[in-house]
Amino acid sequence: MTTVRGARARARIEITAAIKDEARTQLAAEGAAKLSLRAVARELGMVSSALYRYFPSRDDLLTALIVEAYDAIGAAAEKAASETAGQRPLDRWTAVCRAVRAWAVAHPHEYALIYGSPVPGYSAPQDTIVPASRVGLVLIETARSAHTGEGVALPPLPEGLRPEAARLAADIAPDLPPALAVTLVGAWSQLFGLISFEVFGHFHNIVEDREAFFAAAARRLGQDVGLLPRG
Amino acid sequence: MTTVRGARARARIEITAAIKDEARTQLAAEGAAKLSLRAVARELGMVSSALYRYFPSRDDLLTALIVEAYDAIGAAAEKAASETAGQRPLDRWTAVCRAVRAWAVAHPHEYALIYGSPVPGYSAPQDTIVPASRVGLVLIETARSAHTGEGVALPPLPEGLRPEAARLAADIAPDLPPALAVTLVGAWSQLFGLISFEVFGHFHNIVEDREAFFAAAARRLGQDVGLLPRG
DNA sequence: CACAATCAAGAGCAGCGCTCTTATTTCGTA
DNA sequence: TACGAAATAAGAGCGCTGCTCTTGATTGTG
Repeated sequence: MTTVRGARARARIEITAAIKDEARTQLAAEGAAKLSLRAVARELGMVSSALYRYFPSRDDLLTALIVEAYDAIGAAAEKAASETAGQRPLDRWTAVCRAVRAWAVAHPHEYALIYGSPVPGYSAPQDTIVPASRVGLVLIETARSAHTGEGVALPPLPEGLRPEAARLAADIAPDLPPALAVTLVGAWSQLFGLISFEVFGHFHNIVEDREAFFAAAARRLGQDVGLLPRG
Repeated sequence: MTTVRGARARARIEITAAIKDEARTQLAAEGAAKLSLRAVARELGMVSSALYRYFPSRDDLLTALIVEAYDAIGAAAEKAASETAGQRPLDRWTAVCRAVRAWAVAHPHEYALIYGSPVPGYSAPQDTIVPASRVGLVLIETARSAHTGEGVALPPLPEGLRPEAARLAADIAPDLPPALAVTLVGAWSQLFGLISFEVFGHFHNIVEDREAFFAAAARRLGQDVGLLPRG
């Protein structure tokens, strides 16, 4: 059904992919700020105006790279989760966190594109919201697997946070206690705080053994969301 | 001693300040990416080449804004700490965190400049490292005030993290137990994880009552660094 | 007073995103 | 199979950018 119609459609797919490939290469090499449509076209042996047949603007090309980056870091998280399927929840949690961090360290510019300063207009395009949620979903799933049945000790919910906690839990994980949902979202953002500080250089001259530091912090985040050291 | 020599020196100081002011205005309005030397010069009624007498490049102007932003957010943290001088450590901690968040929410583009993707070349200029440490120092000081004398229950340090913890503690707070120093650095980066996710839009359609959510998360970070709810 | 430092201004270069026009190639269909 | 429509490539060009170099005027100092 979705077979390629003819030579033209096939060429379009290939050229679109080639543009994204070259753009990703330039992104990885120099960062989003120095990604240039003209340079991409030049490298591909075409003229810049021809490139606009495939991406209507530079921001659209960047959006495509954003989606790819979200998918890549999400896939890394999912891979770590599935590879540790039988293990204890806390070990799975830290494995997922380490996989996310490893991807970020290996792809700093792509990471900056999705978790750094928002580059284009303020609101993220619709295409990005599903890929952007993949890491969070893995974290929720990992935590959920430890919460089938018995309750886990969570800190009491402050009075003023109760409505928000109920709403938030209903949105992202209706089967989990509201306090856990709130903690999960906090741990999610704090995980990327750790990673961003490392990738963006804020640990320069401060944290040296970043692997060990991160592993300990990620493990602690896992305990925060109710994953016990033994069990 | 440091009096202004003559009309020319005085004009130089004023013009330099005017350039920074206008640049900060444009930064706040449109973000770092759209900050243009030519636009700044235009708004100031001068020609673009004249501006290079005051800032040798666009990156140098951006660096000046970075220093200003670090100083502003650091001052906000210090103000919150001094205004809560007599209160309980955990309340002081959350007050500092909220002040930092409030500044970030009020100045999203300036926040993005310092805690988002690093914009210029990879290493931060020397001028930024002292201002950049002000928030962290306030956090350390706030936590230290709760650690005069009696020990506080901290999670055990993993085996592999002991050398790093000792080194890190010696660097940033020799009088504090290594486990606390490690936790502090983690809380520091995780605090900015919470703030960055809010400012950069990752909480869109997820967290609604951001004040309450942040307050609870910040309080929990404070407990992580050993600040007790009562005492 | 004269000399040196400082500065504003202009012209200009190379690069950028993007648009419009023109010519060529491919495709579905009459 | 031939034709008209759609898609594509290429070129020229607009206004913008950061930045450099040169020229001429202003200011401070020996």
